[in-house]
Amino acid sequence: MPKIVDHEQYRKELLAKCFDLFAEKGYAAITMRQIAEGLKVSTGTLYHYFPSKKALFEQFVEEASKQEVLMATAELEGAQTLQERAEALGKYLVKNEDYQIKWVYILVDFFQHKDAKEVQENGGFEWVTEIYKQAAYDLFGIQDRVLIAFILTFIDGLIYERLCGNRMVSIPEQCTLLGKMLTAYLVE
Amino acid sequence: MPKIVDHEQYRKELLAKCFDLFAEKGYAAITMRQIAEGLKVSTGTLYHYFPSKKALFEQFVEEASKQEVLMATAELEGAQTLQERAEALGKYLVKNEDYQIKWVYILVDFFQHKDAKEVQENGGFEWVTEIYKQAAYDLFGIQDRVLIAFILTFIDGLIYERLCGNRMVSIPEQCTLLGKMLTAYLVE
Amino acid sequence: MPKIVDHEQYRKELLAKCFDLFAEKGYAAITMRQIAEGLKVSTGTLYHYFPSKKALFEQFVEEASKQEVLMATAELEGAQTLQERAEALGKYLVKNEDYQIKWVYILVDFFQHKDAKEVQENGGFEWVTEIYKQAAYDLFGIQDRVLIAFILTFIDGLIYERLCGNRMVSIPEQCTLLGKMLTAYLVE
Amino acid sequence: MPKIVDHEQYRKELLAKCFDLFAEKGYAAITMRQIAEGLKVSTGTLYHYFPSKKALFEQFVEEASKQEVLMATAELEGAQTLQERAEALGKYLVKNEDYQIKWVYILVDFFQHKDAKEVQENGGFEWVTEIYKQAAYDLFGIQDRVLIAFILTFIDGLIYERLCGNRMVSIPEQCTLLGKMLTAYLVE
DNA sequence: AATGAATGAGCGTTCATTCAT
DNA sequence: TATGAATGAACGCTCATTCAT
Repeated sequence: MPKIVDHEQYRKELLAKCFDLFAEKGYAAITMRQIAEGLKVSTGTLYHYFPSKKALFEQFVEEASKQEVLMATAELEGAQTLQERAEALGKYLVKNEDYQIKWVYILVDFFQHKDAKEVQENGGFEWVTEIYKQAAYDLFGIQDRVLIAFILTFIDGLIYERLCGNRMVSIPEQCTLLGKMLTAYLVE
Repeated sequence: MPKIVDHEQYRKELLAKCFDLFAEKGYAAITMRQIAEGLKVSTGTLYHYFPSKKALFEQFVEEASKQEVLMATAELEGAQTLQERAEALGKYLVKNEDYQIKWVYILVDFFQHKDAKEVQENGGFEWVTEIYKQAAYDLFGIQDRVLIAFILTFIDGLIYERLCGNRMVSIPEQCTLLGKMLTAYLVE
Repeated sequence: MPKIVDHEQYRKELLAKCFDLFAEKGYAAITMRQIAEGLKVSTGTLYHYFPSKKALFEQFVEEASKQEVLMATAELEGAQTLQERAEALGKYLVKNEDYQIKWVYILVDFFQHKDAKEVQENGGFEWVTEIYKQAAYDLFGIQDRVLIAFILTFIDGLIYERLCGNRMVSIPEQCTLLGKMLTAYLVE
Repeated sequence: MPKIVDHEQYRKELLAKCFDLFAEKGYAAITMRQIAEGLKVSTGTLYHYFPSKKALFEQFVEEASKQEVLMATAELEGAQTLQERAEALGKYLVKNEDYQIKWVYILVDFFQHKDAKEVQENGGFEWVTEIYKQAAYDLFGIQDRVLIAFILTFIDGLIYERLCGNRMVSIPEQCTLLGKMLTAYLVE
């Protein structure tokens, strides 16, 4: 009998530990040695679980997407009025700002390394968007798909601005404004 | 008898030709040889004008930022009502979608390769944001800095969504909605 | 309660299955994993029976040499005249051409990986030659050691030509000629 | 202007120096680093002249084949009777024994790394055989193609026997016997 | 000024071997 | 006994950079 290891579970543990590594250096710039070191395994072990750097990255993005959605949906609950909810969103984003920024780094990297066709073919990650939409619906009680897309787009924009080091955009301030605009638009 | 060349001007010509190269492969993944080929010069020549790959990239981002702002401000003119203006913005973004996406790739790459400190120190690119804000002011006639930040943030979010292959977000549709929300919010 | 296995016999079974593996890829190019797969055991088991890749190869060559001689001597019987015997040899070589070529691959590999000294020291495989000579004596009824060496040398040359893809050399034709030359030489 | 180098000529110089390297370790066992060291260049330079290890080896075999034929044809001249010629051949082979053995190592390696189809397709090296045949014709004054093939086959067998460390086969002795057998066969 | 040959550290990956089970 | 997970040195190859011309 060989060393007893749950191959599949250990693979996922390794993937989970990759987040900061890919976020901070980017796919192309990080080396398999650095990843192995960060994961505290040898390069050989890395290749025992993943056939290539590319495959490791793709499996990682898939796994991280799932986690990201679970995290977000779990945290956004309990606020009452639209305004309260928008501000709760702001607090959530502020609290997780670093994580969100890293996630943007990872996704941008991911999409840059896919050619457009590949993205359209496998559709790949539209289900992520879909789940986000559902979360936005639950949070804001809004059905209008265009309006939900508006909110999500704005959130992404917020994170992107912070990523760019734009300290003039304040997340809570902007979320408060979002709340007001939604209210104004809906009561009209 | 050296070839007579305006060193400074040629340097800028070379930088201008780098856009697609950096956008499509990313800083880490593209090689100096590929850049040299794309620019139709030898690697030796590249190093004659730029001391290193890093320096080339940084000079490129600086130059491209300036161009980006010039382009954007030049194109957004003439619409009358707030609604018309928001929709003009939508048309502009749709027309330049590929360019905008590439620009996001480049900037994300750029910020990823800076450590946070470096970003804050040289402030670096806050003047870009500033110019965008001025452009937004000119376009929408809005003075409120938080509101302007809201609009810019939303625009960045739009481009980011497209970059992620999210075809469910329609730029014109979202811009129309932006116009309505601004109107509703301001008349209130 | 260990599985009951005749260690020594299983070792030989494993060696016997190595023939094609070493012949087709060569010692340096084949990996222990590939060998293990070909033998339908784990690498661990392989190392349980053989201390190293080198040792495995050397034990394999020794075992295969013995088999090779047994095969050859068993098959060459019954022809009467010198001419008939030479032609019987031709038929045998044609029938086993692939095997013979593989055997050349293996032996060349083996001798290449020994430095000259090692070959002379352990004498290593001269007994193989010796057995071949005895077989040639039995087959052709020739005592002259130089003449027997001539015949064996020629046979090796035949196989080597085929290995090199030289389709212009026909084994039966050449064996017929060998018969004629031997006859002419001996009757003289 | 770059460093002035005749790319093509230097490439051939490098190939010429590869002989012992490939002969002594074999294609699969020798590393590009070892080759670079043996050639006194860096690995980078090696890859500047050859796109891959495989390509280097194939170019090397092609170049070495040409040299081999030139060498052999140049040296075999001047003997008078058939017997004298056979013995001249013996002397030549003895003198070049090491080289011939190395050449066998290289060719066997080469053919092992080609699949059978590839060998038949490009025919590849039949022209080598052809030139050898011409040389044998010139040396022995023999037209019969089967007989020439016999002689060449025997020569290859001789070299192969020596490669295998078979010291009981004496090249001059065997060549003398070859002369006698040819004479006996032809006068008959 | 401009070229591209040369370098060698470092990349993604493989492999003989070890060892916990 | 038998397994296959784990290791890390070493592989083929690439790359930013230097420098003779």
